[in-house]
Amino acid sequence: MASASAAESERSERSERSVRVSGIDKIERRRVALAESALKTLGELGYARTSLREIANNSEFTHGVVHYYFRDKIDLISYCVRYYKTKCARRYDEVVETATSAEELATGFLAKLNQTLVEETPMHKLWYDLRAQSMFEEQLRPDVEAIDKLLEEMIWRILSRYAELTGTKPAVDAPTAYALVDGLFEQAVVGYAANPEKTPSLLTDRIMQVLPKLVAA
Amino acid sequence: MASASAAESERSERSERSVRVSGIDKIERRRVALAESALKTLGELGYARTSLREIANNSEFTHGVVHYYFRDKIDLISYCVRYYKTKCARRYDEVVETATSAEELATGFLAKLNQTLVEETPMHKLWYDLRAQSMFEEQLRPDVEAIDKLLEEMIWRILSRYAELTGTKPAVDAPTAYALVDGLFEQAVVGYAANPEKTPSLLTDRIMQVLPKLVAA
DNA sequence: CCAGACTTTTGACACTCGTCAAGACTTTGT
DNA sequence: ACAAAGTCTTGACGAGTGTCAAAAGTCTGG
Repeated sequence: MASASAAESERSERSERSVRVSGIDKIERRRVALAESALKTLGELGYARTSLREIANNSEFTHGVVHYYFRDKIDLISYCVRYYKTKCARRYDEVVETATSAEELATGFLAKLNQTLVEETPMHKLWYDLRAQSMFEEQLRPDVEAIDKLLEEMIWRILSRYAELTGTKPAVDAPTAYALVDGLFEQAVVGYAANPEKTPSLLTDRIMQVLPKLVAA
Repeated sequence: MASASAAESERSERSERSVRVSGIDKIERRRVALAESALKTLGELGYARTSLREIANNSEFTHGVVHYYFRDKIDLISYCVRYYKTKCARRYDEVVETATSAEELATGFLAKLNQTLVEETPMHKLWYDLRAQSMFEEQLRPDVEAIDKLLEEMIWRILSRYAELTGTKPAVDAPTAYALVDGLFEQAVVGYAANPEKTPSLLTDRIMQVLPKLVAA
C-alpha cells in the first residue's frame, strides 16, 4: 500500500488466477525488495554503471530473478523511481503543519534538508543522475516529470506557509521557487562529494539568504 | 591557442623530437577534430551511451585512431570538457560591456541565454549529464569543478554589472547567484526536451522575476 | 502426500564495449 | 627517390552487458 502507486509495473501476463490470494502481495514484496537493492546500488554507482547482476549481488537473489519480476531493466528502474517518490516528497509536511513562526519553519525545514542531504546522499545523487538521463532516455521522462512535480508542490507548500507566517505573499510562482531551491540543493549535493564538512552550513546560509527574497507584501 | 588550456592531455611519451615543428600543431588539430566529433555524439546520446566507435563513426576516422591521440576514454572526455569550457563562459561578455542600462543588460543577457538554449541544447544536456556523472566518477570532478567556477564567475559579472546599472549592490554571494540562475536554466534545458515552444518564454519570465530580487540598495 | 503451479538458479546466447597490436598507407628529411 | 618517422585501418582479445530458456527447487491445494 505504501508503494501502491508504484505497483503498475506491467505485470507480464502471469497474474490472472496464477497467483492466489496472498500471491499478489508476495510478488509485490519481492518487487519492493528488488527495488530497494536496486536503489542502494544505483545510489552508489549511478545509473550508467549499475548492472542487473550487481543489483542482484546486493540482494538475496540471483540475477535471473530480476526478469521474473520485471520485464526488463527499464521496467525495474522505472519501478524504483516510482517507489522512491512515494517516500521522499512528504518529508517536510510535519514541519509545515506544526511551525508557528517563520523562523521555526525555516529552521525546521533546514534541519530536515541538511539531514536528508547528509543521510541520504546516494539517493539524491541518483535523483540528479536520473533526471539528467531522462534528457536522453525518453522512457524515463514521465516518471521524472512526476517526481519533479511532486517536489515542486512540496517547495510550494513550504513557501506558501512561510509567506503566511510572515504576513506576506509568495513573490515568485511555484516552478520558479522550485528551480531556485533545487539549484541550491543540487549545488550542495554535488559539493558534498568534495567537501562534506562545509557543505551543510553553506547550504543553510544560502537558503537563508534567499528565502526572504521569495516573498513580498 | 584557443584550446591552449585543453592541450595538456597527457601526451603519451611520443612528442619529444618525434613531432617536428608543425607536427605538434597537426596533433592538436586532430585532437580538436576528434573532440568536436565526440562532443557532437555526447550531446546527442549522453555520456552513458556514447562509445568510442560511435564517436569515430561521427568523424572522418576509424575507431582505432582514438587511441593514437588519447590515452583512453577518460582522457578523451576530459579533453572534450576542457575544450568545451574555453568556448562557453565568455558568451555574455560583450553584453556586459556594452549595456548602458539595466534593461538593456537584462534583455541582452536573456536573448543570448535563450539563443544558446535553443541552438546548443545538446551541449547543455551534456553539461548537466557530465556534472551528474562527476558525482560518481572521480576523474571527472576536477574538470567539472573548473567549469562550474567559470560559470559562477560569468554569472557574477552579469549580476555585478546589473547592480551597478541599477545603483544597487548584489544581495547574494556569487555561489548563491550561480546556483539560482543555474537552477532556472537547468529546468529550462530539461523542459526543452518536452516542450520546445513554451520553454524559452518561461525561462525569460522567471529570470525577470528573479533578477531584481538579487540586488538591493 | 503427490501433482501441478509457482519460484529460483544456472548457464548460455548474442551483442557491445575499451583496448591494443600488427600491418598498410602517407608524409617528410635528406 | 628512398628510408625512416608518422599516421591510420583492420581485426582481434577479453570482459561485461541484457536477455532468455531449461532445469532444479519449493510450496500448496486436493
